[in-house]
Order: sequence, then structure tokens, then C-alpha cells
Amino acid sequence: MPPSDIQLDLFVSAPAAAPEPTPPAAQAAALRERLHHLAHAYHVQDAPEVPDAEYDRLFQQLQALEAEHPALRTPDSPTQRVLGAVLEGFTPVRHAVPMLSIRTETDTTAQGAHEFDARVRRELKLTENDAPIDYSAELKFDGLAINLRYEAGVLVQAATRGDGETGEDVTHNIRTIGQIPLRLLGCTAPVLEVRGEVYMRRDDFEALNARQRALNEKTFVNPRNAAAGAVRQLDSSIAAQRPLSFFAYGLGEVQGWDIPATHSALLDALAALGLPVCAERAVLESADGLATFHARIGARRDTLPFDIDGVVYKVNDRALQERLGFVTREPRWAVAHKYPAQEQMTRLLGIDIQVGRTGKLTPVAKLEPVFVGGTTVSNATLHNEDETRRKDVRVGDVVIVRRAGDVIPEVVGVVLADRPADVGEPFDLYKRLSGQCPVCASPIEREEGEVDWRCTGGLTCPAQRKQALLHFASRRMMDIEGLGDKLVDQLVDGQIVRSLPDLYKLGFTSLAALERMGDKSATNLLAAIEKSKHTTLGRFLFSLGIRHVGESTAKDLARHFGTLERLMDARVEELLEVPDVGPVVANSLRHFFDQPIHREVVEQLRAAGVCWPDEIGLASDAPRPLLGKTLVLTGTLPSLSRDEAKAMIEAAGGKVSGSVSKKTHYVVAGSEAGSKLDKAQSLGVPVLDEAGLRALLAGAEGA
DNA sequence: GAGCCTCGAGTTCC
DNA sequence: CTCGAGGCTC
Repeated sequence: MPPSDIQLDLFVSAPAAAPEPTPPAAQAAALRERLHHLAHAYHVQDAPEVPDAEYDRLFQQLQALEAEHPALRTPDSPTQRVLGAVLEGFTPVRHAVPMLSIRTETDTTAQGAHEFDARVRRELKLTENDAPIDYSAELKFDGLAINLRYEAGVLVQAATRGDGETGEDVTHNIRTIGQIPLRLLGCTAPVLEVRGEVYMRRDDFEALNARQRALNEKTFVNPRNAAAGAVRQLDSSIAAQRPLSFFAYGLGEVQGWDIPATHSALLDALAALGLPVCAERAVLESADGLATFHARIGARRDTLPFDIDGVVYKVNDRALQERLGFVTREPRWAVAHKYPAQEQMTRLLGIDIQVGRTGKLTPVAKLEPVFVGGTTVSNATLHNEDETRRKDVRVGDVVIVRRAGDVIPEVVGVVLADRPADVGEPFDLYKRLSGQCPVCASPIEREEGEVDWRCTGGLTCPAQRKQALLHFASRRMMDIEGLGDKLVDQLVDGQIVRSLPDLYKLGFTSLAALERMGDKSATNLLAAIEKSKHTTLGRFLFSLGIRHVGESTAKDLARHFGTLERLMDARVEELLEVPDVGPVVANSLRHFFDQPIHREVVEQLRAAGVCWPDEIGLASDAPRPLLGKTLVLTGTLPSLSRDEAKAMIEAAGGKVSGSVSKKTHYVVAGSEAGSKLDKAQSLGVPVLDEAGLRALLAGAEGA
């Protein structure tokens, strides 16, 4: 069976540990079974069934049980060996020096660092009065450990960890990793084994998955999984297409090479040999220093280009390391200090289907609330029907939920082993809804080649009407302050507002009668509605919610046609003359204005007093120093809001775009600028601060 | 026809 | 913010 071919059902799932008071022996046996099964899925099949945090939890449960009842500690217990197994098809490699695992400090608070320091000092019989100990702190990469064997400076073999004693020869795949030198710089030692982690960068992982999706191939759950799969390919040409990276962090067998006296010096020496060593490391003394490192890296965890699951502390001095030695298979002088999990398991309670503004029907996972990545998550989008089926998510399943940083929570996959007997059917959107919109019961349809199902009800569908109203009133369009979703719900459900023009017929008495609406709020809202009547043609066009017509296109159309009448009557060929308007947009516009109901809405809005100045004539003789220039805004400017800055740039004839490319003339960066700033720098696009922008607007004015 | 550059649209939580 | 897709360019 090729490693990528996952057939979980071949493996009988082990009985889960019973939570009821079971005899400890039976409990330990059940835990051992379960852990063996999970470890096999993780290490050998590259198909983890549960998040790491869950494995760790079961592992610790077994450890605790064995500590309490030492008689239960069998030689084959997962706690007694480093996990993994040799796969058929690869040549086994016996490690000259065993590849050990590292003890995990599971306390994710600063306390974890203090406990490690205290243990080390106790073992060394140091007192408060002794000098502090130097520690080397590094990142704990989320990849897989590899041993590289160099003889006379030449890479002769690369092996996985396997069970720690014997791994697999994966030299053919490792040689495809460009970062790993095939020959060391200035080193001809007879034997030098370098250990480190093969991993996949997040951007490489995303690109790989995008490629897999495009080919309709199965995507990978996470970067580590993808990296492990690549390293275990029997065919190295496949591995070569998987973008892997490497960091060195330790040694195996060494002959004829002077090992530096400290770990930090060793890392420097490895870097000098031409091996990639992560720059994110430090030498610290005291537990406080370690705790600070842990917190500092934790704060930046999401912005690192690769996944980590914690940091690693090592006693820096090799002589001290030797004095500390090992306990069973783990060094006493090193520890991994983890971070809270970004993945958790929870149960899928149901699948709701939402109706969007355009009628798009989106399946949303209703989850048993779970704390992951710093917040409690109870909803997660399933995007669309295909996506939901691809993951085979069913109601009642235990699912893995991930949330990293600002990323929207997502359902990564299903724990098939825990699928209950009474699990729901495979997701079928049409069947679920009996072909009807869940809100208005209009027929639903999915056009050829489209991913999404849509409600055909249009504005007769209350859900779409509500979204249309919210869209119309939003800040970048008609800007009606105070018209939020709660109010829109009441207005539409109470049939007070049936169409956009109804908004302008609202009276004080009908408003004040609503829930949570006092005299003051009603007056303010009416004032906001009144104010919104004075707008621009561009905003008005955008606010109508015509498919494929967003802010930017609406502005282009307004500028090109000048008046609404000319636009409404324009033929498709005339519409195509507008820059950035192609057949799809042109037909969408034509289709919209061909419907009498839409023309009527426009008519009524104007009758209600909605008006705008003619676009023609706006092309005044005001100086336009930024004519033809494209700018990108990023971060927070000290005194200008994003919209203000944008308005100023547009008034000067410039265009504000959302993404940086080589066509961008300037990037205006404020504080907390993100990836756009990096991109500007890598493309050599000039970067301005607010003062620079003002100078550009003003300075060119005289020219 | 491929690849790049934008724009449009959807989405979660506090 | 990110993905998908429309439009433009080569």
C-alpha cells in the first residue's frame, strides 16, 4: 500500500478508555491499545486521527496510572519507548546513537519554565546562592526529526527517527531538499551526524494544497502531515514537488570533529557548516528569562512562517548536560515547553444553512462550544456542499476544529474512528432543503460549473431583502448610521419595510413603536436616513447590490457615464467600453436594469429625494498630482482614517488598491503594517508614512 | 491560452 | 483577510 493511500477502515478501532470506575488494569490496557492505534495512524500512516493535544492527554493519563500502579507498567507500554515503526519498502537504518525524545512540560504558563529550572538545580544540587545556569532556548518545530549522516563532509544517508533505535532510509527524498547541503563547508570529519527537523513552511503548504485542489486531489490536513507524507514517498520525484525545509539542532554519532562546549556554540558551528539553523534562539539565564522567551515567541507564533508547538530549553553547557544525564530515554537537561493547542476536538451538533445577500446558500457547522486558539468557537463555515462532502462531515461526528491567530475557525476533518453508529447521512444540500430556500421556500438552483447553490427568490426572499437593506445602509454606501441587523430584522419581519424605497417612508410613530427604540434613537435614525439622500452616483450604484458590481466598478461606471439614465440605457457593447468591465459584468448590469421592478425601485428612490451631483463637471481644474498612480494603504495612520486617506488620494486623481504588485506606485504604511509592507519591500515599491503621503499630495500641488 | 492583477463576496468573534 | 473569479496583457 503506498503511504498516501489511507485506508483507515483496515484497522479495527480500539475500544476507548471507559470513563467509569474500571479496574486500573483494564483501564491501562485500554489506554495502551488506544495509544498504539493512534500512534500507528500518526507515525506510520501519516493520517492522524485526533489532534496532538488529545494524544498527549491520553498519554499522560496512562503515565499517571502507571505511576500510581507501577505493576501495570508493561515493557510494550507506549510510555516505555519512543513511538514509530518501520514501513515496508524502506531500508531500515540502525541509529549509531539513539534518537531520543524530549520530555514535554505540559504546563503552558510561565510556571513550566520555573519547574524545569527547579528540577535542573535540584539534580545538580545547587542552592539559591549558586550562580544561575545558562540555558539555550529554541523553537520546537512541528515537523519530523531526521538524522543526516555526513562522511568526510559528504551526505551519505538520511534517516527518519522510527522507533528511536531504527529508522528508515529516506536519503532519496531528503536529497531533494535544496536547503540541505550535500557537502558540508570546510569539514572533512570521518563521521558527523546532524539532527534536525524537516518541516513545511505555511505558505508552501497553502500553495501545495491549492495545487492539490486544482487537480482534484486530496488536500493535507496540516503542514506537518504534508511534510511527513513527502518524506515517506517511495518515489522521490513526488517528494521533489513537495516544498520542504529543514532546521538543524543537534548531533548524532561524531568522529573526528570537535564538539563545541555549549549548545549555542554548536548551533553556530552547524550554521557555519552551511546547514540551516533557525535564527529565532537565545541564551538565557534563570527561569524568568526562559518564561519571557516562551511568552515572546508565543505572541508571535501566528506570524512565524512555519508551525511550532512550543519552545525547547536546553542546559547550555555540555559538561553540565553530562552530569545531568538521562532518565529512561529522556535527557534531564532538556524540555519542550508547549503552547495551548490550536486544534481541538468537538462534536458537530448540526449543519445550518445560511442565505447570503446574493442568495448563496452556505452550510455552517454548529459545534459544541470548544475553547481553541484563545476563544470559544461554536460556529464554523463549511463553505459549500462540495467542501462538506470532501471532508465527509456528518451530524453527530467528532470533528477537529482549528483556529490559528486571526484565521476564521474551520473544520479540518472528521475523527472517523469515533463516528457514532447513528451518525447522520452524507451531506446533501438539495435533499436537506427539499429543493427549497430555508427562508422563503423558493426553488434553489445550482448552475452548471458553479460551486454554490442559490435561492431563486431574489428580493422576494426576506433573507436576501434583509441583506440588501444592510448592504444599502452600510458605511461605504448610503451610510445610514444606526440601521443595524437587529433593526433590519424587525423592519422586514414586521413588513414595515418591503423594499428599499420604504426606508424613506418611515415615520416617527412607526419607528418608536419598535422594540428597543426610544424617541431619541428614532429621531437620530430619521436624521441619518434624511442625510443619506445626498450621495454620489458611484455610491448609489454600489448600494443597489448588482452582481459583480462592487465599489470600484461602480465608481468607474459613474465616471464613464456621468448620469444614471445613460447607464441604465446603455447597450452591452457600450458597457464593455468601460475599463475593467468585461462580458460578465456588462451582462449582469444589463440584466439588472432590464427588470422593471429594479427600474421602479430606482425611480421611487429618486422620488423619495435621493440625489447626487452630476459626475460630469466634477472633473474640475483642481490639481490632480496623483493622476494615474496606484497606491496601497496598510496599517493604521496616526491622524487619518483609512477612508479619509482614500478620499484624499482619489481627490488627487489616484487610485487605491487592496493588494501590492509591481504595478503599485506607492505603499502608505502606518503602525502595525502587515504582509503588504513586506511585499512592498521585496518588490522595491516605495513606502511612505502619513507625512510622506501628505507631502506627495501637497508637494506636487505646486508642480 | 496562460499567468498576473484586481475586485467582489463571504465570514467569525469580541 | 482570503479565496475565487473576472478582466487584461503578453
